[in-house]
Amino acid sequence: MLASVPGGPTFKRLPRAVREQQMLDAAVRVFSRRGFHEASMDEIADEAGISKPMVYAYLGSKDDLFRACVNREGTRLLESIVAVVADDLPADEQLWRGLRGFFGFVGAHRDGWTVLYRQAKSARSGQPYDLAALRTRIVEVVAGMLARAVESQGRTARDEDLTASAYALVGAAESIADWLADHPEADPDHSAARLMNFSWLGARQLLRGELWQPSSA
Amino acid sequence: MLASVPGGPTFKRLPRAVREQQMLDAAVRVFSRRGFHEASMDEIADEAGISKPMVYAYLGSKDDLFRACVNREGTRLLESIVAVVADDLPADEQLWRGLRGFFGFVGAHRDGWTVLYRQAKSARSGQPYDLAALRTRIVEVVAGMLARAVESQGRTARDEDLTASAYALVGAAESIADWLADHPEADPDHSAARLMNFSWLGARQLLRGELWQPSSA
DNA sequence: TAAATTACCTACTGCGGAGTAACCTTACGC
DNA sequence: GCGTAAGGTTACTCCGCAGTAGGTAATTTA
Repeated sequence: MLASVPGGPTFKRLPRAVREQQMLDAAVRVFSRRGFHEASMDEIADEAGISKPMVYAYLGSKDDLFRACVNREGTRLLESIVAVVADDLPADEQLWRGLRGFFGFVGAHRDGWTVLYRQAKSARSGQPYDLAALRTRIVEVVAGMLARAVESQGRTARDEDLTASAYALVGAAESIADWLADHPEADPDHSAARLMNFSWLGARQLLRGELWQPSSA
Repeated sequence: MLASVPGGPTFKRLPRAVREQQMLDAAVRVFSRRGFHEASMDEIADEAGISKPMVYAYLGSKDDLFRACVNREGTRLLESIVAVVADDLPADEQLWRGLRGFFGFVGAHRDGWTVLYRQAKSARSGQPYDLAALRTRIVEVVAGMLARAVESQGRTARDEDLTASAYALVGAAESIADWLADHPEADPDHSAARLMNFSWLGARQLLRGELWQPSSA
């Protein structure tokens, strides 16, 4: 019946694999603009152009669905970074590439980024691929990068200090990415360059052993 | 009846102003550990040692209550920063004091911070004192700080670049604060110093007009 | 000390939305 | 060309939880 409506888009029966991706696409969009709890399964089903029971049949409960979204987008994000960071490059080049990869992903998948970042704490913790874990992994990657940079300068740094710097860097990147997500006209590479300037110059100073000292303490 | 139970804490009738603060304290704790939607009014009332209708009588709907929490904690946070940043200080000192104030707040009001930061996007936007606005205000304060710093060096910078740097800085601070919120043993001042090192050295380089250049582009 | 006010409770209602039962229909293997 | 699995739907149930109706007991005020 539906398929016979002349003007409208002909909704054909599609294989599961295709529908699943459409549902995930729809879910990411809806979660992105509503947040986990405000999003209703009806709206997601509607956005996907399918009825609700199909979503349950293919992707399971709402939690499952959300996790599937996070999983897919998180994997893509990590992939965008890891794919471009080659281990044998100098630290600044690694950082630069990592940032470009990161902002590139955000620019190209704003909804996915929004789900990962803004709806981060909605899902129960402890689940496979929860967001804290993803974030921690990224922080670790960055911390490792910094560690190698320090080492290549023949210096040493305490682990906590490296971790803290990594947190700062990741946080700064997230913050700019968040801004980027709301500014479609902005150029991701430009954002990457700005952050690179801000962070790398500071990091380089630290690598040289410089420290800022409070003048009043 | 309740008041006559011998062993337990005697729940007396308390004036509205006192109860309201207790309710807000309880709400902040519950919102902090559950998030907006997972938190139930029953649990909040319970945590406050009072019955649900009292919460409605004093603080209004769940949205109202959440907003009241954000309002109180947000005001406190902004106050912690603004109170210590004197306009006539040199930029690095201002930044240092601002960071100390900020991390001091986070260390002392972890629950409040968690509500402000992690549950940021739960409430509907457009409300008075929504969190985006608070954040924007802080970013503006920081951007202004940077602008004065640049000016004092006899240099100029484009507005967007300053704003971007401010975003990066605020994001970095938030990220570290987030870590701090989960590590009660950590010293807030220590975190402030670490971030100061990381960011100020970089900012100083930028102020001098240095730039990082990609070697491969 | 009676009246009015304030503090506080138990016990409900109503609804939005997650999840399901039961039932069609198109495709394709044989 | 027919049986059956896969794709799809409508129309429910059921429950958690926001919000309330309608009351009682302690305090203050006159």
